[in-house]
Amino acid sequence: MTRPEPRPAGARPITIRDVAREAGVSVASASRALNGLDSVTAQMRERVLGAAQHLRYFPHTAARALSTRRTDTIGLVLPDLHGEFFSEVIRGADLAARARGLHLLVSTSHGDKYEAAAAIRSMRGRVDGLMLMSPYVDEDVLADNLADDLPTVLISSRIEGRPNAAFCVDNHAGAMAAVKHLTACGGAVAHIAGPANNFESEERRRGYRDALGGVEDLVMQGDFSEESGYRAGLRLAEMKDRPRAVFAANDMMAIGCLLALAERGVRVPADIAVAGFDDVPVARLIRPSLTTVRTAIADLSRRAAERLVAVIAGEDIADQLVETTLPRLVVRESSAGNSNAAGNAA
Amino acid sequence: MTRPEPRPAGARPITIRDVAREAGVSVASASRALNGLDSVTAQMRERVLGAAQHLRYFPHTAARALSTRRTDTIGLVLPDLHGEFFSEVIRGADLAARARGLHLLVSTSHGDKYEAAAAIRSMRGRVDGLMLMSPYVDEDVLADNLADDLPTVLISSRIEGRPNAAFCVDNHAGAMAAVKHLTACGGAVAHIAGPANNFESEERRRGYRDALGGVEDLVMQGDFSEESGYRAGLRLAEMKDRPRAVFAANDMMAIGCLLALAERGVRVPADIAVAGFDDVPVARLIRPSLTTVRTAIADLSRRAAERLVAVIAGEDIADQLVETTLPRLVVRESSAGNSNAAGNAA
DNA sequence: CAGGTCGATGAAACCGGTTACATTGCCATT
DNA sequence: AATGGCAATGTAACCGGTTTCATCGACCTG
Repeated sequence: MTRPEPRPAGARPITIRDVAREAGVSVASASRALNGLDSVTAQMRERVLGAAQHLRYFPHTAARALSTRRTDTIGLVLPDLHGEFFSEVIRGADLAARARGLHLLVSTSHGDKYEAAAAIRSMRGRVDGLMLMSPYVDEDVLADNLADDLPTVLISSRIEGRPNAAFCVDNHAGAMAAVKHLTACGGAVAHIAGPANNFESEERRRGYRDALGGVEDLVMQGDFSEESGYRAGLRLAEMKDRPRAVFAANDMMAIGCLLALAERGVRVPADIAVAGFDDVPVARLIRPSLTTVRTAIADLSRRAAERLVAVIAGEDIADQLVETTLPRLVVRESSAGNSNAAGNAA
Repeated sequence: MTRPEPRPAGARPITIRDVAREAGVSVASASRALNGLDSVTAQMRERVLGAAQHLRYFPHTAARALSTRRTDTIGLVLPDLHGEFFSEVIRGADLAARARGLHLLVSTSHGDKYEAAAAIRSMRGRVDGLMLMSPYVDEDVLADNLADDLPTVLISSRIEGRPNAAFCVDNHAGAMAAVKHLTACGGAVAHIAGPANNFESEERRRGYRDALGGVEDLVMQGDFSEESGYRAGLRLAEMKDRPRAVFAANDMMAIGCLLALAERGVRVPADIAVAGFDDVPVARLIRPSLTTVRTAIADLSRRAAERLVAVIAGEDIADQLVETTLPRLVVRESSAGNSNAAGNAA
């Protein structure tokens, strides 16, 4: 068989009707042959497949989606794409999707809940189901834009009044475990907080406060970026009455903080102990390696995707709507000496 | 206006005909009003939008895509999703897509060119154009599966005999610059190679060889994973006649190598200098910080996405088909002392 | 007031697949 | 030989939008 000629760009696209005509059969038969239904003869299948290959035919997914009401795609809406955290989220979702032959549509809301709403709106007809990570505390906009007939699973988010499945991390318990570990140094513990109006930020801060018996030693405002952690680190380095430890609401801020401290000659953990949250892959690579709270990010999104597939398939998951994971404290060099056992957060 | 009732799951989805009926107008008018065409009266628009909101109507993207032949989505097919490198690729593409109000569909071929072909095939009708990163040296399978009418831009790939735009990094020049820098140490330079049958691996290895005047001091086989770099590092640590430097074909292998060397008490750069390729974000965070070749990954994929948009728009780009970037050597602690100037790769 | 112009609206075709239902032809059964 | 059953195939409706074209009515003009 000779290789088919590439058609010139701009030519009318090849449709299944072209294939049917070329093979001398009806479009129905062509469709059946192409989809491998067993009610076609081997001869018919061969003719259709031959014609399809000869014409370089590729089915039009939108047309198929319209008539079958399936897209074989699941959507993932994230607040941002920057950094390892979201990379891990995507990887986990991809793993689960791929294992079931599904595609992954990634979309971001770039920290804006209205953009998140727009992203969600445009998912109808594009995906069979949606994974949504939306840490915005004020969730009304989202609830108003979630199509009722689009299966949805939430990750580290809460939208009240909707019966959606959700996968969460116990941010409060994780933060408490980290801060309690840091208090073993015997001094004040500062906190680099995440962005305001962010559900996870707030929970971690609450854990910090509760671990200190309800009082906050020192809170510096951050926004989950390495840069904001760096600024906090500079401030710490310059303080004369410096806290004995600092708990950052995520790893990237902790890392920024480490860089600032190193730059100013403040020793970690000798002068100040540092801990983060998430256990992104860099945490164990940086020096000193970072004590943090492991949330098994990729695993969380993988499980969320699997649950989503179940919801799409119509399985009844009423008895397992919300699944909360207890994260685990991982003690590394940045706080070594305080405790040599990496215990559970519980 | 009262908040609309959520419909029970499983109910028939709301279509534009429902909206038209509710508003008492034709579907044509409903469509025009919803899409903001200017040939409808303000009163008409108000009635239609009101009905849409009341019914919680969301347009079905596949249906729209079918009739308009546009999806407002661009596809990105990557060989893998693991690690910061691909995270950066995705981020750059997302940046450009979002700036134009486009969606991003991410798909992976998981290192298998047949899976890559399958991914490409299924893109027809799902996206308006495709960004393809396919480092597989044997590219026939891909060429056979690229729909002729789907605009495509290649990233760090080459598919001969197709008039596709392509964005590449001059891997050969970058590798040569790194290795020449390492030879300043005055000893043998080993190489941790990337996976076989990979275009970028081969080019970097060729650069390594040419920098040494055509002879390879020592080549260890890797596969771009941190783990394979770690194994190479262990081997190096145990050699009695150890090379003076090692050039890894990417950063993750270099980092694995650094970890193994540190574990075995081999000092970097005092005992052996190390360099990588890519300049992933971790490279500057790890200690010793990693000398590497900066490819501005996110920038590359951003520009590729912008070029793709131009191709989709039908712009003539015949005069700028292939764009090759000259990467820049970034000297950091892992090879400090050999040279204190970070020069261009040229 | 007749005739023409123009802007708003509606009816129906179309995008490219899938599939319910009708039809055909072949074979076994009586 | 007539009948029934069944498997293979074809016809046409349908999915949910957009868009062409026709229609309608208001307004302007001479």
